[in-house]
Amino acid sequence: MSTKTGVIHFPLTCSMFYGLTRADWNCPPIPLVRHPYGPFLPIKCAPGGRTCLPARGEKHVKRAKTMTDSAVRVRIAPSPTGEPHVGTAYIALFNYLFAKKHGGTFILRIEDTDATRSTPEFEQKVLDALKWCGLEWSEGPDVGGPYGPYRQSDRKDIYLDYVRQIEKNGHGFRCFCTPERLEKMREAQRAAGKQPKYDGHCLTLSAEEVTRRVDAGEPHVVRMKIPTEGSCKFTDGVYGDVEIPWDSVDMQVLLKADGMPTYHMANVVDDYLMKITHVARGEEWLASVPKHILIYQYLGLTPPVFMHLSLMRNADKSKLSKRKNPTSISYYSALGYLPEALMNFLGLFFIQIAEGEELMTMAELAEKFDPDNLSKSGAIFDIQKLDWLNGRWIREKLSDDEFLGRVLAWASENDRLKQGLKLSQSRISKLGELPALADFLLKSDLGLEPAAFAKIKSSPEELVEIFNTVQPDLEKILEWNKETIEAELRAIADRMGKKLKVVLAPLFVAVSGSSRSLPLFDSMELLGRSVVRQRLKVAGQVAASMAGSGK
RNA sequence: GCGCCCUUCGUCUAUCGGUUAGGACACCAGAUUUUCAUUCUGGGAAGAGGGGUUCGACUCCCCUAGGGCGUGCCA
Repeated sequence: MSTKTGVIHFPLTCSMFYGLTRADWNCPPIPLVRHPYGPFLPIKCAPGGRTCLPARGEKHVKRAKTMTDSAVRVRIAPSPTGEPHVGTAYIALFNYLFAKKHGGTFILRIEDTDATRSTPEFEQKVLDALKWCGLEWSEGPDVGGPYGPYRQSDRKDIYLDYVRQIEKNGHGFRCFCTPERLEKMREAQRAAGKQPKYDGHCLTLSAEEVTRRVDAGEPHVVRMKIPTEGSCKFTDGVYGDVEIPWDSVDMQVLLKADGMPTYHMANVVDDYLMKITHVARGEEWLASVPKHILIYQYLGLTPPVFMHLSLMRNADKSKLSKRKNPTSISYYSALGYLPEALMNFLGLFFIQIAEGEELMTMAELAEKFDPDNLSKSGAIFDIQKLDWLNGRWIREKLSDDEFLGRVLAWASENDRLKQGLKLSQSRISKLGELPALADFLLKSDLGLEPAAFAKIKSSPEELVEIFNTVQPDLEKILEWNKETIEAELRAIADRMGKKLKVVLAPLFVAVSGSSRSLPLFDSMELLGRSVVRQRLKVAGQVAASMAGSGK
């Protein structure tokens, strides 16, 4: 399959199933990768090396030959379990640009198979946030489309047939193990220095026993079988040839006890039914590819082309997280970043610019977009560069009138101007007092200093304790409004054995920058959880510095 | 622990084996500007370490180190 030039020709046949017994394996081997995205085909390997990106100067020729533009279908598949994340926008943007570049279709699918964490509130926010970004999808839960429904909880019944098919062919099995047993098992494995993995406890259950226990209504899941030897080889559009030993792949649950499929199952079925041609997602999924390929195999289907994008990082190089960085899209819109600038900034990760203009519109991004020349190392989310781009967008791309319009729209976002004025009305004698009273609702940075806490009686140590307790507890609030915030804060004060006033006073300062301002709970609701999170974090740092300096 | 992956200025990156290692953000200095910001000019700043291959290595190979992700009835 290779020639003297070291070029590998697809399709690669799947030679990784020799670990399966005959009974386990009754699907004929099929090509692993059907139509890798044009530029990746053929793939040139460095002699003896693992790098498999196309050689420079060669890609354009190959692309012209292998393009299948009109058929390209890509998707963003967010799960509505929290505040819309910039990482979601990052992956969505890639898919959006990819579709634009190839004249393909960009679709949105809601992955809400985690019934305990998904909420309609978050789903709406995800949709709103992606729209704010300017990423329009042509099929989705809100606009419909030929392959609907586009919400996995609405597709629950569809998956069952596919799970049954896997079971019927002997590639899946029922597992009655309790979460407690699994936890103990993993505990023991970790203690023994082994990789935590399902031990096959239910793999050998007799058909009679399975039937009996199922009939008795015993809760159970369906797991997939995994080959015991060999490795899964596949070609990733970004990483090139990757080989992962089956030994390191767990017998993944496909169907949960509540009847919902897991991500792995639903993802494969939906990508197939929705005719997805290219799956571009975060690098964190790379290790799951063998499971997905296996599911495709078990179902007799051909996998799409996988492209795993490097993750955006915190300053310490770990995966971008809200604990270390503001990650909510709503945080950036609340602070007055323009969606154009955010997209411009994120788009720069997909376009390697040697020299030249970095200020780009979405159309320019799509034009310069270069999916076959991506960086594999995760880039740190550099807010200073974002600020620079945002500044340039404000002063170079907006006319006076457009600027005015943007400012008004921004100030009124989420009704905060109107609500803020309502709260202010009873507290002023002159309109001119408004800015000082309500400025914190619009400010991006309070510039909080130790002096702001001067009037508060608590010691710096106590402030630190309060902030450290309040921050994680506020994260637990499912629906963010003044009632739930109040209830949570009262509970916290109770638990800490402090008067409510003692807990609230420093929060006032943290959130508004002053001890005289608008009602706290209303303000926190208006500001939104992502802005409040950041302000509490800053306040906690200020308090810690006070405690540290012995003030 | 195991599996996979990554590694050029503080940050994002360019370099198809031969360059004074280029650009951008940030930073510093100067100029313009009533102030500030903008703008302009200039400056400091990098190939993780060790072995190979080669006339020649940031570039190809190996090892080490450091880092990331994964290892869920989360996605």
